[in-house]
Amino acid sequence: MAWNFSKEQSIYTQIVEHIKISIISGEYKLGEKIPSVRELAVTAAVNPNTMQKALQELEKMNLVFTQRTSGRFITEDKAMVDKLKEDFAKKQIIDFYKKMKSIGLTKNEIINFVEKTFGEMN
Amino acid sequence: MAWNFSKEQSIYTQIVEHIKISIISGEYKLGEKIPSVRELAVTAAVNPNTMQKALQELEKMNLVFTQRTSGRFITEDKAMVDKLKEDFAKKQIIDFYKKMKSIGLTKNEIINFVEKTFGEMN
DNA sequence: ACAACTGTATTAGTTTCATAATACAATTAT
DNA sequence: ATAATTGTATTATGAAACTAATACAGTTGT
Repeated sequence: MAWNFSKEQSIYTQIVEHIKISIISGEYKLGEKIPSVRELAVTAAVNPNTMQKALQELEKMNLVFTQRTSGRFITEDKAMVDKLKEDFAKKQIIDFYKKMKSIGLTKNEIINFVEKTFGEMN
Repeated sequence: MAWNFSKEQSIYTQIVEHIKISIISGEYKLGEKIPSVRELAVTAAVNPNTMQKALQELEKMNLVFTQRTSGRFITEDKAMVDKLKEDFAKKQIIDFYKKMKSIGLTKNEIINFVEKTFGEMN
């Protein structure tokens, strides 16, 4: 995986998003133990404190949980992850649609654009 | 127009985006004079310096130009704005597609999802 | 028992963003 | 002429994000 951070957003926010996607996509399995704060910090090439902040954020969302001195684990709540995936997908579509509308495109124009562009994709 | 800033990004970046969209959508017409820094700052409820920074950013992109003490104007280059619109739309589709793929959806799943969700939209 | 590894906490320094309060030069409006 | 309006520049202050360097308590592995 590539930890490519843009400067548009704070790094810890991008880390949260990155890990969230790893969970949704199934790259991280339910209940799986994730690497330690220090290890993840090295992988992502950020400060341990920054990684720590991201992980605590994910914890607030109940996407990961901690066993004090044994490590961190992905949630075991499958229904929750499924819902997260559904919500994520829906949000992407809605955001996409809104942005296309914001530059003055009609629904039909958007659909045409999508059909044309999707053809060239894998 | 609503200047709704999220805390996810820096304000001046969001202002740049906001005005850029206003240009692309035609809300701001080619060659049109835009309000002064101070005026825009009041409208957006930000500091004049922040607005200034955003406008200078737009100037670097050649989307607006300055006449020293007379004010700022939208570019008169129609081809450029047209291209900007095309690029913007394409970017939205590509970004959307990438994100949907990132959570493990196949092309067909994405298409189905789009068809289903687009039906409920205006 | 002891070394290595967990998450967590603390203190400090830097950078970026945003605000605030002015000031200046040049044009426009009256 | 002069008052108001342009963009621009400067200096200061505060908050947030990030990095850095440690330290500590508890568990796990040997």
